[in-house]
Amino acid sequence: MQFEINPSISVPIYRQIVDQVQRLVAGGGLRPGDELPSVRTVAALHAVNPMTVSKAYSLLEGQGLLQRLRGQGMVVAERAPGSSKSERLALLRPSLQAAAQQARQLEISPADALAAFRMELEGGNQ
Amino acid sequence: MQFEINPSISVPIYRQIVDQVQRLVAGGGLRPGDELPSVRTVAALHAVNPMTVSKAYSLLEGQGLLQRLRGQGMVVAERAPGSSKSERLALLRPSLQAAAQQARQLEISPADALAAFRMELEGGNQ
Amino acid sequence: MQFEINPSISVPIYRQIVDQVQRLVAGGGLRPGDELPSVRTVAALHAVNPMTVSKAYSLLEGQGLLQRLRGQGMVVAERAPGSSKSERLALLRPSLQAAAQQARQLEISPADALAAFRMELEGGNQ
Amino acid sequence: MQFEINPSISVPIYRQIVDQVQRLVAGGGLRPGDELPSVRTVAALHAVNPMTVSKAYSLLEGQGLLQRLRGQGMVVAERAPGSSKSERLALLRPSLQAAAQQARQLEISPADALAAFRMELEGGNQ
DNA sequence: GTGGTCTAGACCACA
DNA sequence: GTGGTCTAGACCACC
Repeated sequence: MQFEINPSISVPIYRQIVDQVQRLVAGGGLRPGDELPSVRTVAALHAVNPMTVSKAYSLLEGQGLLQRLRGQGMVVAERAPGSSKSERLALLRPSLQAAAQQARQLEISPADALAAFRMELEGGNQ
Repeated sequence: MQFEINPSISVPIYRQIVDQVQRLVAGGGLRPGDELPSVRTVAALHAVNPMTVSKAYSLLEGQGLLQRLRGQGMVVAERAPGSSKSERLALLRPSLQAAAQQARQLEISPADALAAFRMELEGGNQ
Repeated sequence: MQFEINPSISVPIYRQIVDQVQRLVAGGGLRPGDELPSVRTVAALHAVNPMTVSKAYSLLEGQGLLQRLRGQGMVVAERAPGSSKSERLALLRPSLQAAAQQARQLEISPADALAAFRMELEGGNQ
Repeated sequence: MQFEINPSISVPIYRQIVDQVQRLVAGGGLRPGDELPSVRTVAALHAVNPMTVSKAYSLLEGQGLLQRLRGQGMVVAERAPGSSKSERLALLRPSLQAAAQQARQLEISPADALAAFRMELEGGNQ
């Protein structure tokens, strides 16, 4: 398990972590019982403050997605959702709406926008 | 000319305005000499603080995209860019990359993601 | 509006704030639209770090009880619950259960425990 | 002798054990010479780490409430207190004060709060 | 080893 | 003026 953190974009780091865990749990990339990397590990790997990671984990615990195992770290909660295909598509929609709005304002044709999106989907770094 | 403003998302309102004007100018939806709606109009229509609109216009003026015509409001600057197709695609790319990353984490297949994007491109409110 | 914060007990300060707001909203002491004291005010009054107060407010915003009015502070959310009598009693029950368990273990008779509780209810500092 | 342990609440498990023994000794439920369940028994029964139980017992031994009898486990110390009625009420008071404060914030009348407390005192699991 | 809490102080963003 | 984010570093609690 590895997070993709980009400190240069405006989305707060803790939000990037929260969002990724939410999507990974919804998509099945993280399943109930799976352990998450420790706060200190993530902090060291990405050179961020442990508190920033801790804040993300606490928020996810508050949402019921993660559980704290006293003294041994965080795991994906047993009763964690794991969403249906339509629910997952609903989670993706806001991003697609924003991109579509931008394409229209930029006067980029649907065909060109779709072609560019296909490239990102196929060529993207996993 | 009408802005699409959504006060509930986290993107600051002034930024939503700035981004839209930039894209409309790049795409040709706004051409040199075109007038922009007055600060008061925008503020009243979207129930936002006039200072917020004014700040957005000032930023765009600072970038050289808008010009303040005394007593007449803001117009698109004469020397305003208007970008090539590849430049416009480059402006769209970050959004597509983000959406593609999210689709992968949600375990949504490229085909499904593309279909959903096509719907947004076609059905979206102009 | 004034919080009761006791830094000497083990309940974290931010939790004390969260709990109080939850109860005040449920009980009607805080109604939709009411403004909360600013982070800095609370921090100064109780000599705690602003971040501690901010953390509490953020959690409450995440729960939907508070709303952030950009640039002007936090208010009780319009769609905030405001609970029925039985819901409020349900919120009180855990404390009563804990107290009852302790009374039994201390071999304090129900009559004595009730008398002591009555004193606290009547004489308590508002 | 049986402990009531609730791993889901925030009170640390070892503290739940320590508190209960203290109250049982104060109340007379545990008398000098009484044996306590073995670390293994408690750990197995409540699915907690034996080290956690052991830590609680060690703390109580340090307080002089328990004594380690070689090969026989822990027993209540001979010189163990056993408190007067007013002392026991004093031990209960903090819980009652907290409950009373919560009732006020929840706008629950003293009569309703007392009635709910009476139910807990009578109906509670011994 | 794990996470939790708090501080002091800096800097940003918004109105 | 408002809240948000992050850091560095300390100390605690649990296993």
